Parts: sequence; C-alpha cells; structure tokens
Amino acid sequence: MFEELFTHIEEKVTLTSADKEQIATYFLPKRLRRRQYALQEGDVCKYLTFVSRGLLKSFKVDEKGNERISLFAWEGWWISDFNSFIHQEAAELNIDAVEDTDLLLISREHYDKLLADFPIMERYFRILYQNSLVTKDKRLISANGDSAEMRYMKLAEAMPDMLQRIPQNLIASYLGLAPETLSRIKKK
Amino acid sequence: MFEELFTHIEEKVTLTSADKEQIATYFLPKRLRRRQYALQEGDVCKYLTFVSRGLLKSFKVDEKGNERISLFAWEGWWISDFNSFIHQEAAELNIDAVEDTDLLLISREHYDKLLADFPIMERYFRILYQNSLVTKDKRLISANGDSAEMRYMKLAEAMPDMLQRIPQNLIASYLGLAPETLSRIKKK
DNA sequence: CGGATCGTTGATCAACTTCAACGGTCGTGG
DNA sequence: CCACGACCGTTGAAGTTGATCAACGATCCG
Repeated sequence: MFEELFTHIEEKVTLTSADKEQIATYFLPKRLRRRQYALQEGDVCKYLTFVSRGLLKSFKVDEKGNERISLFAWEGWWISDFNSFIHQEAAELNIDAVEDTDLLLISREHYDKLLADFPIMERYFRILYQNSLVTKDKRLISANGDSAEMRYMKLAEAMPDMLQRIPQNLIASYLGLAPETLSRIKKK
Repeated sequence: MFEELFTHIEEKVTLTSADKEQIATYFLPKRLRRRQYALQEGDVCKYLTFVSRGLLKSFKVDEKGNERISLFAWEGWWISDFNSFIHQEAAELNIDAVEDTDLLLISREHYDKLLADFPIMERYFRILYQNSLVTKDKRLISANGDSAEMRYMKLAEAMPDMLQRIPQNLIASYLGLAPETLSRIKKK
C-alpha cells in the first residue's frame, strides 16, 4: 500500500528508511468500491488523497445536472478539493471511484505536521505542485481556444494511457465536450 | 524595489532582516518599457520573474496569428514560462510588458540555491504554488463548459481590479473570447 | 492633422450542442 | 442459463452559441 507512495516520492526527493517508517504513520489507508464517494459537494474536504491503486475522478455538477470532470487520478496521483482542503471550507467538487480503489489519506492537521517535521516533504510538495502547474497551464491554454479536435489530439499525445483506461463519455466530459462530439471526432 | 517582494513573501512566511538582506542578493532588478519582451517564444526562460511595479502578460500565438493570453501579472505576482524555466527547454510562451514595469529576476541556478539555503523559501514557494493551483483549477473548470457570459461574470467576481486596469481586448483573449463577443456581453 | 489603437455594431457562418433513436455489451436476478 | 435492464457508443437532424468579416466612431499621441 505504501510502496506506491514512496516510489512516487522518491522520484523527486530521497528518504531514509527511518523517514519512511515515520511518514507512513501520518497516513490513513482506505479502500473504496466502484461508484463510492471519496468526497461530496458541500462537505469539507478532510483529506489530501494519494491513489495507490485504482482510479478516481473529481467533478462538478452544473446547472443542467451534467458532471463536469476536472481531474482523473490513478496510481501515483494525488487528488482532493484543494480549496476546501486548504481553507477547510465546503467543497465545490465531488470525488468518486471509477474503479475499486486503494487510497492513502492525510488530514489537514497531519499534512501541516508532516511539512513541519520533514523539510524534505516541503520540498517534495513544492516540486509536485510546480509540475502540476506546468500541466494545468497547458490544459488551460488548450481549453481556451483550441478546437474540440485539437483538444482531443493534444490529450491523446500527452496522456495516451488515459484513453485506454477511461470510458469515452468521461473523457468527453474532461475535455469539456458532448459525448456525441467526441464520438464524431474519433471517426476520423 | 524589494519592498514589494518582501511584503508579499511575508504574507506567507516570516523572515528575519538578515534573511532579507541575503535573499535580495539572489535577485536581479530589471526595468521594462511598455511593449518590451521579457521572454520570446523559442528562447529558454532564464528567469523566474517577480513584478514589483507594472503589468506583464504571458501569451501564445496560435496558427491564425492571434495572441492567446494565459496570465496577467502585476504588483506582487510571479510570472514565467514555468515549463521552460524548470526544464531549461525552449519556451512556448511570450511574455511582454503591458505597462512600464519593474521586475526582480531570479535565475534557475539562484532559484535552486535559494531553496537549498533557505528552507523557509521552500515553504514559501510550496504555499505560493498551492494557492496558484486552486485558482488555476477554477479557471480550468470554468473554461471547460461555462458559457462566455458566465466566464466573464466569474472573472468580474474573482478579479474586479483586473477589469479596471486591463484593456478589454486583452481580457477577451484571456477569457478565450473574440473581442466582439466580450463587447456584446458587456452591453447587458 | 494623420495614424494607430480600441471598442462597437451588424450580418453571415461554422462549430458544437441538443434531442431523439438505435445497437451492442455486460451484469444481475428470476 | 436466459432475459431484461443499464450503460455506452453511434448516428442523424435541428438548434444555438460564439467566431469571423467588414465597417465605423472615438480617443490618444506623435
């Protein structure tokens, strides 16, 4: 369960095995079945979540009742309603399991403690967020002006594995498209 | 020149005056005239940039020759082509001055050194990026599915000062809209 | 004064959504 | 074990939103 986590952390910083033993104690393992919620709109997002197995999606429900997916997270990804987690306000996002999933949860309190106790983790998260900003920037530019077809092609280029694993209607939502539009694009 | 920087940093972490004196030496002041480039597409982004006075925009030029603006940065904001800065690859973005501007530049080398020498700055940037992710997430969700009018209204809500300061055609580009469309929206 | 820049307005057009219907596949309960 | 319903992708037709093209007025600045 923790193997995935430390593998991922050690891609960015190095930890002693004493560190790892300690750090593991800050996390709470949890298992979700397909379709089960990790977070519901309106609740406070209590945990920052690391996915060690499986697949989650975060989404917002719009006025018309459509899910609008903002992120998928599978093995090695972190997910949460960041705004809610940081400020401990009501969440705007929902997060649920697309597949049966194993998670490692860290509470806001433990997160703060982790960062205070292990400067190396401060560094880890700084690097994680830094990288995250790069990819979000690209998505944002693409969303703001690329055609539907272009958006799909860029995604296929950047994350080919995602298309393998995730149902097409969810991909459409992630790209901000109607499922029918994506279907027509793929015909070419 | 540095006052703005330290004010901004001390909103998130506390520094001793000895720290400040030291930290200032990692930065290079620079002044830009209106329309002058801070970064051109194809060059490597050598500096992470803090704006102490004035206004910059970052943008990409698309196939049709239109500027597509991804970010504005004024007093108290950081800006760069992050991807280029971190990986020292050719930049995809352009950054130029919308107004006469005073900058503080930090090179990749000094940035690494700063983070290594001052753990508190590791923390500062972690928090900065963390906050940045929250706002980018919101923009991304809005870009992926909100109507033009909704996008404008959310912006007016979130950053009213931006509308005061920045010409309307640049706002349109930032929102991913044609200038004509934004003009029509505002008529209501 | 003359040119550049910016916002506005009208008319047309293209891209994408919406609505509706259909076929295939999978899982579950009778 | 089969049948039914749920879910998913596909296709067609019609409708909407926003982009594009073109022209014009206002303002600012050299």
